[in-house]
Amino acid sequence: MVRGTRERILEAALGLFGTRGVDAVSLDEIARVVGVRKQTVLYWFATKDDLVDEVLAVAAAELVIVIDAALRAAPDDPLDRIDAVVRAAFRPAVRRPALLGLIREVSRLDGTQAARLRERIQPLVDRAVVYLGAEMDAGRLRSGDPRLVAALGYATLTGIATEPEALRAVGWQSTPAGLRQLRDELRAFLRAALAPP
Amino acid sequence: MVRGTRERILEAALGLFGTRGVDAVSLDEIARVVGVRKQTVLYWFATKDDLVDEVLAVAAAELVIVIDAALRAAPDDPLDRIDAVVRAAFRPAVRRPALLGLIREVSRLDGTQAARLRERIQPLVDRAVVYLGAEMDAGRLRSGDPRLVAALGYATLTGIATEPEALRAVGWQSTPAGLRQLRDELRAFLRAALAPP
DNA sequence: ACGATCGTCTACCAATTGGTAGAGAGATGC
DNA sequence: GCATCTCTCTACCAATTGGTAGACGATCGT
Repeated sequence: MVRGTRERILEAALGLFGTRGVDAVSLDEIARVVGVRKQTVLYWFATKDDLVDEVLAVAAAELVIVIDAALRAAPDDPLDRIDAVVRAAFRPAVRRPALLGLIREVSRLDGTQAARLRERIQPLVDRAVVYLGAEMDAGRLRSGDPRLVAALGYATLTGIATEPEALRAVGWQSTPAGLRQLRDELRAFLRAALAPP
Repeated sequence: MVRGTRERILEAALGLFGTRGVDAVSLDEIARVVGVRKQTVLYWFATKDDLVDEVLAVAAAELVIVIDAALRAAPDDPLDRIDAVVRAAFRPAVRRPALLGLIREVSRLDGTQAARLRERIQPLVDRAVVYLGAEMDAGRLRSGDPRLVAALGYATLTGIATEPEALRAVGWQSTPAGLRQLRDELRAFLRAALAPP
């Protein structure tokens, strides 16, 4: 066995949950993708809820790692730093659209799971809000309520990355060139939205 | 009977589909909300797919009407016109979050339903793209690919309106004052993103 | 060599899913 | 008065859902 069954289940579940929604994906389907019986899934994760929890933990951890790494390597100017986060979040969002899709799925999860995920991402969010506030005060970002501006930036990024249908509606194609263009347009959009007047 | 059963089913289905997803909502649950048996639902809509189709049609029609009306009454400056669309889309988005949620649900629907909905909204999208392109050429909007800019504006609006969890994460509260503030912050955000440099 | 543990399996189960068949109540038309 | 039509209902159904019980072979420590 190249990789443990457990890891393969987590990966398959992340992909399915993220693209089609937790409720719409059955344990049987996950098992089929992994190439195993449903009871094997239930051996590794006692209930579906447990599996959902762990998948959320994996996704959150991956996001935190990617963004943290991008920030550590980024320059000082706030617009450049935001740029770095966009680039960092955009790559996995495209390679694994399920990742951001799953995070977005939280809005329809039951309260306790949503709370647990929020708890995991909270430090990232808090840091971003404090940072935005400080840079606004320093006049290096357009001023506004840093909390809402953070939420709006997040909405733009995840919205565009998780809604292929919206992009199809405007005739966009998912080619390498199209992706680059989309990423650059997104960066220009956020830059303009956040730059001081 | 104040309103026909059929209309009540459509309304209940719109609410449930939009907030929890099509696959996660059963006919039994819709029937329970309406106060009727599942078979009554199946009397008015032969299959669940038929119901989904009609709910999508209703949602799309409502959106088109609201936005059209806002545009007809809006001034000439493109930033003001975009402002008007935001205000128009924001009110129903808040009063009935399911509306935009349902539109967003399209990304996980099967291809034919997604295509049908896209077809219904296409004229709106095409008009928006042409308009953005013209205003960019006239130097009244920041220039870029009008198709992608349209998609990004849409992503920001629907993303922020359909993800209460993201707003909770930054400590936002859904009070009348909070809503007003969110709307104004969204308008400022989009204005900055679209204004010419 | 042998018992214990691990990982996957087959065989079930009750509840729920979308959907069919058809009965019966009420209004309507003639 | 009676047949017809409209609407909602009860009674089912097969398939699928998440989950339990336990058999079976492989691997392991001793």
